[in-house]
Amino acid sequence: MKIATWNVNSLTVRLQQVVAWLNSNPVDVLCLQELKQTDEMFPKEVFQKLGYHAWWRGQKTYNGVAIISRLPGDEVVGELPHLEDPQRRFLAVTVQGVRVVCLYIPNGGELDSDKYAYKKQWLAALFQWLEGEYGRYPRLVVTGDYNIAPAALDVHKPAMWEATPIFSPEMQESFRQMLAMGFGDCFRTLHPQEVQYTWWDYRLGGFSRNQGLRIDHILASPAMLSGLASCVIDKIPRGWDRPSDHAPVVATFE
DNA sequence: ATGGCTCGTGTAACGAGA
Repeated sequence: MKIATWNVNSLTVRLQQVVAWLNSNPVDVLCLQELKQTDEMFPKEVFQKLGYHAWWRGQKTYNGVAIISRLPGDEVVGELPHLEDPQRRFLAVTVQGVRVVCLYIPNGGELDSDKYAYKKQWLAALFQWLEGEYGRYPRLVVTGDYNIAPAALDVHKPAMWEATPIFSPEMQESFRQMLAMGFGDCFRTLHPQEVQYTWWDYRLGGFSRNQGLRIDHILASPAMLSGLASCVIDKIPRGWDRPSDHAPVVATFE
């Protein structure tokens, strides 16, 4: 099973790129973040024609997540329990016994902001929910835009980013907490030393200078990790015209 | 030293992103 995640920064703008990418990368499951469109706008017919089922949680202007899958799915959950959250950032679906989770973890603004407090509150609710899922679903894959760089290797300028909610020591610890739960970071597991990013700033020629961050992740439970055959960050769409600032990440499980 | 781009909204700038 091939599972991918991609923050598209507006599905309205990026739809043709998503279709083009799927045509050359026919993954089984694709998790999308930052749809930036209402539920009525979601192009379900486009994905149906490509042979995909789809589930989505949208809202006006910001956020929004979707999961599309070749095989049917069930046990759909569209919000985190115990968190009153008007922002659409969470979606989970079970496909062929694999529990797939699509996350758009809050950015966090500045360290002293309400947005950072919200990010921490959101993560606490996520961890609480994941503890339950972990026991319930041996085959569990948690994908998405984490807005957390796990280690210095994943950050172009670690000292600068340490002063932000993307790479603060506290957020590095949060990521380690997820690994301590038993999850493996698919990319880092297969490529312990490689410097590869999933996001590059639109400004400053971030992509051409390869100044970026690795903040989009696929985490897998031990039962899934034992079958992990590859994990690739696909930089090609980042070089297209009007690209998303994020690259897709693809994990293949045997 | 600052902001440098790309979104949506709505039709001008502005907030948000990371």
